[in-house]
Amino acid sequence: MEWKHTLKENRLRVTPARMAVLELLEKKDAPMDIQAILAELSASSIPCDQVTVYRMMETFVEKGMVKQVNFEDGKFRYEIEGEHHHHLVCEQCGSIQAIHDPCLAVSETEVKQKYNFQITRHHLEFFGLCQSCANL
Amino acid sequence: MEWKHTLKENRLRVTPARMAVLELLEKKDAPMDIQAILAELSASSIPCDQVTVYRMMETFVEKGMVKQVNFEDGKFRYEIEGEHHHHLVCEQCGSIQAIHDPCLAVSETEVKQKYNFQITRHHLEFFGLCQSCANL
DNA sequence: CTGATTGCAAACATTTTGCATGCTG
DNA sequence: CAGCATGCAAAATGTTTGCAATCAG
Repeated sequence: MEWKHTLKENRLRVTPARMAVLELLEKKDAPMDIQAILAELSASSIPCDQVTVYRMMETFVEKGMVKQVNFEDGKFRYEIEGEHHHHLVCEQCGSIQAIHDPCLAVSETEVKQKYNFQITRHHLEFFGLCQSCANL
Repeated sequence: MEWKHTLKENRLRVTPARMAVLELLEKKDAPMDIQAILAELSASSIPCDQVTVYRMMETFVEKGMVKQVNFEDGKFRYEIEGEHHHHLVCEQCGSIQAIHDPCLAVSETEVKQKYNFQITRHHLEFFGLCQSCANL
């Protein structure tokens, strides 16, 4: 009902596929790619075409409901737009964890003054080994 | 001759295309995508197939001579591997500028302790408006 | 001369577009 | 019932692979 409301607020129609995808993304705390979303939908017996998922993502990103993120493997992932955060990407197993702490102090003012560049946003990802892979 | 030496060090053969691409990437201070590299080669009348450029990039990245970078537009760019730095990406004109200052203090130790994640590297990109676009 | 490098064709993966059908409001 | 949303087919884009011809060492 949370999402039903959000969809209506954005003048979008409430469909089973849309509800399912939004709930899916919300449950997972890591960005999902199109294939992963499709697999989950299929597992839940919710019929939905690949193209529809692409179109949903486009719509949701436009409306600011979902954020498109981009790691190093040539495809996009999507996550619910929320509080700004960063990611820990395991180079071994590919698992992705969100970290919600600042953990960094980006001096946007300094960049602005030094390079005359007006920053609107930034991306920061950490690559390395997750706990399980480090212990192998 | 700098590059000739580097290629030999890495047991790679010195070919016109390889020399041209390395000099090209060195001259530009921003990462280039495959099409841009091809265009420059073509402009310099150096015959080279697209596939060859992809393969060169793969080889150079493996050898640590070149770094693959990934912004938000679904394709890879390549730059000479050097001192760690970050990028300013203009959302208006797409221009990319490298910034070589730290400008950020990432607490890798804190992340390691808090999330049990062993960081090997990170990516940081700033998106916004470059000087020219901000003045339009 | 030997094997690394290249070119061409074709395959692949991801994402986008066109159009007719169907469902939401 | 009007128009948004979906499915299917097909195209566009970026990247990879197979194989034979070529060039560097």
